[in-house]
Amino acid sequence: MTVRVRFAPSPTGHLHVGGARTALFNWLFARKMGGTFILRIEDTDRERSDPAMTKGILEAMSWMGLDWDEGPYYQSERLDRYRDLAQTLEEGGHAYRCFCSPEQLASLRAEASASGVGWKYPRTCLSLDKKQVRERLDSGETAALRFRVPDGRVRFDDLVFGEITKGLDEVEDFVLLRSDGHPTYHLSVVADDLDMEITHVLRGADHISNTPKQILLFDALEAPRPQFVHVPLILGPDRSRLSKRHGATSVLAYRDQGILPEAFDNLLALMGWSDGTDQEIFDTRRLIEAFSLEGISKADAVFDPDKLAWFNGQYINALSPEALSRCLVPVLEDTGIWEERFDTTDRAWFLSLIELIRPRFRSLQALAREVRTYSGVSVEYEPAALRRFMSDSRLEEYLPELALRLETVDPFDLHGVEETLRALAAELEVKAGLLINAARVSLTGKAVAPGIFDVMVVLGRDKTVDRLRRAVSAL
RNA sequence: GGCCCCAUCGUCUAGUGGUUUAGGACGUAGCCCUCUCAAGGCUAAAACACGGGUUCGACUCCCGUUGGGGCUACCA
Repeated sequence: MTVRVRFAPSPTGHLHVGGARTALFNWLFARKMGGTFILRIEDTDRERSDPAMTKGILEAMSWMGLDWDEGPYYQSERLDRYRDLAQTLEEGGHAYRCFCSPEQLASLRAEASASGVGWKYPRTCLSLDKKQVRERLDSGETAALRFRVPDGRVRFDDLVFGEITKGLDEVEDFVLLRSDGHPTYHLSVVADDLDMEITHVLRGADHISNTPKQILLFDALEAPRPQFVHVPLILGPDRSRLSKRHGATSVLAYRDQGILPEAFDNLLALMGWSDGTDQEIFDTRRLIEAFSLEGISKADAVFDPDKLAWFNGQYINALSPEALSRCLVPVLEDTGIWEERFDTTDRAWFLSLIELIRPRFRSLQALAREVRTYSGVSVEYEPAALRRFMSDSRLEEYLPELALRLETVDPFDLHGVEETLRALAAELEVKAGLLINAARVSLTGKAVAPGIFDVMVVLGRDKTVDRLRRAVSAL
């Protein structure tokens, strides 16, 4: 039997890290097993669904590299199918009409909870006979369709959580079809999982409590149950459900912060899953190889932005310069740095620049900003850097002298520039550090930068000399 | 409140009765490297929630307590 899994977000919000992790696990499992990954949009709630959200979800998944084999299917296009199934259930005696108004039920529920009593639908309409139902329907009254929950106990074996049981006396006769004829979640999910021949329902653990209801539906329909695989939830730093107040939770927000999809996927995969080894870095290929349902844990996990940043730094440094530059160029274009500030389009130069600065940065944005330092025509001096390394008045003579000597160094390479600077320092009887640090501020405007000789070589002779001379006027 | 589920360093986790003075990673601190800052290397502090059992022996099994999460809608 080939594996068929699905990711079924509802377009009522952005794809957040929890949903993304569920999508990733589904995708990994499908790819690992040579199965099929299906994308389904659960948009039966017309009021809250938004096509713009669907667009964002698809965009986020594509960014993460999660390609789907079928879909996206839209539940809003399958309404007739759900109604057919509802009818089947009703005819089979598994469902009945309910004329109680939502308002009425809500107030009853409120009363019950105020007095601290548990509440479930009291089956008011179950006692209605066929004739009464017919009459009220014919007179134009609207009714919801409720599932008639049988007695007993439901049990199922979750592939992560093991055996889970639930007494049916705790489950109320839930609504299948709203009074406007629209299906609810439980009906549409079961119908789709059935029709799409889903073999493994892999979803968030928040659905464990829903599973008994859905199993009841599968059973009533005399359909085979899929395997259930519930994955623990991702929590915010305060261990509560991830929400807006925890900062960025949307996948696209991480993309926009300069996170690489590989790093994002890597972190997500390690939340609630482990291959049992000490390995931390898994590129997508390795992830597929190593992934297994057995490695999924039961405990909820707190999302750690610091570790994401670390992973991102790892990938920024591990990517080939070409691959990294492909990621970086769009960022440079977005921020306008590419067009406005580049006075060279020399590819080899760009790659060597990236190579030089990348160990220092953990996001594409930060890397892009740093590119500006080397590509621009002018230098922006940081006051703190000036104060720290440029306060020595002798620099007024030393810097032009250094520039003069560098003008004639041949070849202008790592060895050449270093020799020149150190020789000058020796002649002047000053520490090389004085010239080195002053040169750093002169060339980059900053107190923090890569090794100064590397910087000189990357900048090239003309820019180096020019910036050294200009710096004197900034003293 | 009721029901369901979970519980190892601050965080992500390894660990499936003895191999454990509980391992790795992030973060934190220190050291090395060094022209600054990173990166890298080394080191340190840091956890089995608690109480009962079971057992020759429990982080590992069982029960309870506590804590946390989920569900409890004509949302999904």
